[in-house]
Amino acid sequence: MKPGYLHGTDCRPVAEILSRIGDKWSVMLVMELHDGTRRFSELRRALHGISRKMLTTSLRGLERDGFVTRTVHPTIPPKVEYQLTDLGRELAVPVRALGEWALQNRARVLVARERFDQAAATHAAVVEPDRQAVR
Amino acid sequence: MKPGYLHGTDCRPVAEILSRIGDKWSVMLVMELHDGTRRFSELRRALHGISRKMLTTSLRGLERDGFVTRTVHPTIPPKVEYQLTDLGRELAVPVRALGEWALQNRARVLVARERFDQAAATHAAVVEPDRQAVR
DNA sequence: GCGGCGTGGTCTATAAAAGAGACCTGGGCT
DNA sequence: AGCCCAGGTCTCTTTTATAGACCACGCCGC
Repeated sequence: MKPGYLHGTDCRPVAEILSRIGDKWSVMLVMELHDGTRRFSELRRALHGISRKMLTTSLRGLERDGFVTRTVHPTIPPKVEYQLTDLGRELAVPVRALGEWALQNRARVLVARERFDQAAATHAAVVEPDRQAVR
Repeated sequence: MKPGYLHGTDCRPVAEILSRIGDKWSVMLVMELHDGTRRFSELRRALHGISRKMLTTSLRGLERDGFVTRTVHPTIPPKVEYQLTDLGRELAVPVRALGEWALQNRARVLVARERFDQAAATHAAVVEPDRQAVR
């Protein structure tokens, strides 16, 4: 076996962490919170397309893993503020790099997808169905 | 609304890309392929814990999005090689940063989780069940 | 000759996660 | 009184992730 980066180590422990910090909502929440403290409704407006359920779940996960603090102010209406922790600010470095990369390169990815999908469609039309398995 | 990073833009387009590049198996595959061309079985051995199904699916997704090339050598036994593309090498920069961060900080995350879970358990034991909703 | 092993997958069934949005309490405003 | 806001919870549905059996075929050891 070639000595590679992971080199045969059990990946599941680190995979578990990656599931959290690579999650799309987590990436966007960390990016938004990097700009300062935010309330629940502010985050909801910032992340167009996220449901209340997913916002709560994602924030809860980030809080659980130590990236975010949640501060409830005993006011009416209720005021809850979310903020990055020290660990969260450290995480923000690679997370923002990833998010920025996604924003800046989205078009190139979509072009590649289209090419791939067209090639696959062309290939499907040419090859007998029972031979398609041999890609 | 506070002017934040995302500032009310529809997040779903970039979320879609983030789903791909933030996916735990994608992160680990890109990290491994950054060290050089690999065969399917080599990747399988490098990523302990991944099933054949997930390896195929993840590689296919990375190929589709233009991060990876797949080269079939007409040999027996079959030899298929995977390699990062230019786009893939560019992506490797933030992806490796994220993966490295996960490896180096996993312990801190786990500690935070334990603390949170203990605090939650303690809180649950103290509060009347019907009041737990008010966190 | 036969069985086991390797290659690189596909496929089916199951489990888990992601997600939508109705609903909740209570106060402020019209 | 009705509508809006805050910050969620909850139930149900959809989607994704996952395990591992199975495939063809050649090589190798017995």
